[in-house]
Amino acid sequence: MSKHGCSGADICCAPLAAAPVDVDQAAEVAAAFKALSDPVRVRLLSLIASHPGGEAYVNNLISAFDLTGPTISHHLRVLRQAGLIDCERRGTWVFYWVVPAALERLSTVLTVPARSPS
Amino acid sequence: MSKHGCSGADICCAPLAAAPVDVDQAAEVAAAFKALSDPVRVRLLSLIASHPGGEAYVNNLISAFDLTGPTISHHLRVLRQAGLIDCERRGTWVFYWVVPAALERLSTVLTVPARSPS
DNA sequence: CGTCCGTGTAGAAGACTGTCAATATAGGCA
DNA sequence: TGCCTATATTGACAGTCTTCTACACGGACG
Repeated sequence: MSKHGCSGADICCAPLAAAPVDVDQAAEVAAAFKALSDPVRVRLLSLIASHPGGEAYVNNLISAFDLTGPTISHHLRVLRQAGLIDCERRGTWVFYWVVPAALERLSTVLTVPARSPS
Repeated sequence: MSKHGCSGADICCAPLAAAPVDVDQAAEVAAAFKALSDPVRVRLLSLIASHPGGEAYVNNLISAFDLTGPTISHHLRVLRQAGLIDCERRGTWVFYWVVPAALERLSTVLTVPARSPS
């Protein structure tokens, strides 16, 4: 799920402010941030990440919103394709959890390095 | 330019993974990330941030892309309304620079706190 | 084996976004 | 004053995104 078509899964860790990013890096970073550009997905990620045990199952997530199941399913897929979360089926339920490394990569990208005093 | 209608300018610093964000916080965070969800804007931000002196003027930015002036102007406005950059006119040219605090807030939001070993 | 429940997929409507050409504004300079 | 350069605004078009309803899949359980 992280070697093939899943854009945004392996982002270079250099901060944006350190040096001009090239076109490919910019596309990857933008794709990852696009996954976080919707309030529902931000809340989903936060709900999953802060869930006791670090996992949440879908029905639990759906009931936190005033949206239909397919809509939540769509947003979960966007987050998963961006490499920010992953999931596993256990019997009837599907459990989701965050991929900490992906969040930390994005966090690093936004870091502002101490500016050299030119 | 950063107190009034500019949504996304003052984001709560708590990491998403620490506790479930409320609806308003999620909207603010998502709005900020939406500004970073386009490859052109990611490159613009990186170009401005890594420019010698921390400032860049528009013509310099336009010539880095295969896009028209109005398009770059549009993207700069999106970044500015998100509070990520700010600008000032000096004679004929307009200079842009990044707002480090805004980037650092977003970076903190993506931090994954050490999970309590429940 | 059949039914129910949880989850995902398909297709469509409406809103939003990125881009451009054309035009406007604002400042320097002759 | 009048022109030229630099930047922003407007309006339009094509593409994408969010959301829904309707339906399909897959496991549990009687």
